[in-house]
Amino acid sequence: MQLLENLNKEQQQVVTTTEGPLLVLAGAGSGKTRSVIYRTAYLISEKHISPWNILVVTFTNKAARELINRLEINFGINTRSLWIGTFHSICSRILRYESALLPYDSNFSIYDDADQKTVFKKIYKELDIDKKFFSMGAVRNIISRQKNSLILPDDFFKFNEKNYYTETVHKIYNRYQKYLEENNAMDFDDLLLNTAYLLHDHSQILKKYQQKFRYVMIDEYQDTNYAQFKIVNLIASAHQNLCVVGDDDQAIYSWRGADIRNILNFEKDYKNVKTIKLERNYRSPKIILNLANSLIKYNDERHPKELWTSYEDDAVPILKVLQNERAEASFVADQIRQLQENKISLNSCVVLYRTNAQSRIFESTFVKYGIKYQIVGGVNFYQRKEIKDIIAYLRILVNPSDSESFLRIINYPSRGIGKSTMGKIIEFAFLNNITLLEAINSKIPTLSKWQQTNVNNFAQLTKSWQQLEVPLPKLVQKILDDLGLIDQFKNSKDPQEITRAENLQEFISACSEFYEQFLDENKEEPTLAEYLQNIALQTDLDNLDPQEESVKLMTMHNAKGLEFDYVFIVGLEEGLLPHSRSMDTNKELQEERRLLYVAITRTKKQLFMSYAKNRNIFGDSILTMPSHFIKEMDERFYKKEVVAKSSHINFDRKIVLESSKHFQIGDKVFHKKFGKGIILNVDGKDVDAKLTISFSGGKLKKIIGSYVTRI
DNA sequence: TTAAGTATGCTTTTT
DNA sequence: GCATACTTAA
Repeated sequence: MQLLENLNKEQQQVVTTTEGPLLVLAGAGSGKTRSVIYRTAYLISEKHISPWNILVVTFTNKAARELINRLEINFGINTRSLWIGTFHSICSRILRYESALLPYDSNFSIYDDADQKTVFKKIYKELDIDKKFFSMGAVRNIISRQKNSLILPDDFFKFNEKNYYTETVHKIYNRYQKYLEENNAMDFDDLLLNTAYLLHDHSQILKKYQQKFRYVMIDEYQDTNYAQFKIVNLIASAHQNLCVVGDDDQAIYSWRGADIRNILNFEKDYKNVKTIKLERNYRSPKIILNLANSLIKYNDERHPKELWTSYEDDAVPILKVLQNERAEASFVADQIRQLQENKISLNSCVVLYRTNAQSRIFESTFVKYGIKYQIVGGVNFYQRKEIKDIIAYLRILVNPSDSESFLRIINYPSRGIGKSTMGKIIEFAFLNNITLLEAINSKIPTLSKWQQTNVNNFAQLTKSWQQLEVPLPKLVQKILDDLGLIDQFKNSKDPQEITRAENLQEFISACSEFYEQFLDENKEEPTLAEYLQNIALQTDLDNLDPQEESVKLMTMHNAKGLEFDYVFIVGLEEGLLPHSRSMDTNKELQEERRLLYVAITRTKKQLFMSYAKNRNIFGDSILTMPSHFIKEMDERFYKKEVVAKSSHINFDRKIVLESSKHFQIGDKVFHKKFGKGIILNVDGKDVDAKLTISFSGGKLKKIIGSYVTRI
């Protein structure tokens, strides 16, 4: 059979074992994705299963897109009716179809992290909760865990001890869920939770999806949580045609509720499981695998396996020891420049770090070196303020219950609807049990004439948008035109504002792109609700421009499933990797170790690791210790290089720092916002000095010394 | 009421 | 070191 020719024996087994539960333990780089693609193709082309009956769950949208592309291009398969996507996107699709059975309608909003945060702030205020005692992060985390474990507010005390703390958390959880429901909104966890309960509570719905999804495949199974396990289990329990693919050594999301036992216990959860191990690696040189194996050996509780390869072209991994984080960034930049000189594409290089905060120094260093880069993660495009604002406008048009979005934009840009007007609108809506959008379309007796006019104008505006019958991108364009935001930003002197204008422009083109593609694939226009749900589930990885020739910067978590010729793993320091907040228990330490394992095994050609002896944290330089994972790695498989201490670098900096903060009348200074200026008067000393400065724009300002630098 | 100035608290990782 | 939240002044 031609389809099987390009696969090794184990992979062929994976592809042809179509019936019954199948566990594929696939090591890094063992052709996992390849097996999933071929298996899907095999089901369709050889077994004549309709794509409509197949469900494939991937870890990222990007992986889903790749699968679709390769099925279409390599196998000529029409994927239109194939269900393939992340758990979240599949669930949101199911929930939209079945919304009649839910306390939400099909136009529900999806609240992201930032939306969730604002809701929490509101609830804290409303319930008068002290955030000193109930750290918002911690509470949000607990609630997320409950949802991922399918524990509803009503069941909270069945599973949690009752005390003052948990009672308060329960109160918040309760209120939060109610608030979301009132807003016709779900957070990410709700997508899973509601789907699990939908299938669990409605046998006819469950039956429908069991019959539909006769073949189910789950990628990255080691990183599924209980809710996801339950959804899969409900659907697959009828026919048992479930294939899960994963690698327990690459489980790195337990903090998000993922339970590694899902993969370790698969053979117990299902009967007559066939297990296939893919241990041959097609990605990395032998020395990389040796290095990775020598590290991961220190973890217990794993399915025993060892990766092997016949790929011998060994460039020895380098471990570079640098003086500080700036030297580290320069080292990476120097290496990349060298690679560039050898005609190596920037696209084949990646810098991997533990925390997003580490990206900054690489950014500024790469700018200095003129190396093009793209950062994955950090602030997502769709989370920027100006983008969230326009999204809020779109949301209220499809989901008028979304008061969160409504309040965000009712007076932005400023249209004279202040606190008191807002209060009256909210009161009126509450008394009459209507949405805020309905309220502004009514006559509210408590409003003054002036207030009423402003409100009417806004109501008129939203109505005009709702009545527009134009394609999606045109609607977005019209709203932005009416608001005049782009022009306002464009004409600003503040470079940040100019970026905002560019971002909004970018938003319009991204919207058109989505529209065109959707039209092409589905032969019908996307609804606004579909568009909004799509962008809510987009990640930064999805927004990468593959055309652009650039080094990629990302966290090790984001690198999962990717591969690069040249990999730089930076910040191998105790406290960073393993992270200080993840080194209390052995369980956490093991996950940190797996994270490094994942990072190492991304490498196709050469690996560079580094750590800095000093690192700037929160402003001042801290003496660091090398990560103890370094000691664990077998020395035969890497070469350590220590840079001779060039003391003058540090010394110079100190001088510059001190002198730059010692201000005298007549000194030229630079301020982030106001630009260049001359000091006219100094009151006090150094960073605390109160300076009178004449800025180049002619403005006279009093500024504290710590806000400016001498130039 | 708004905008600038000042204080504060925070960072793990993400769909 | 930065973004956000609070305070103060116009």
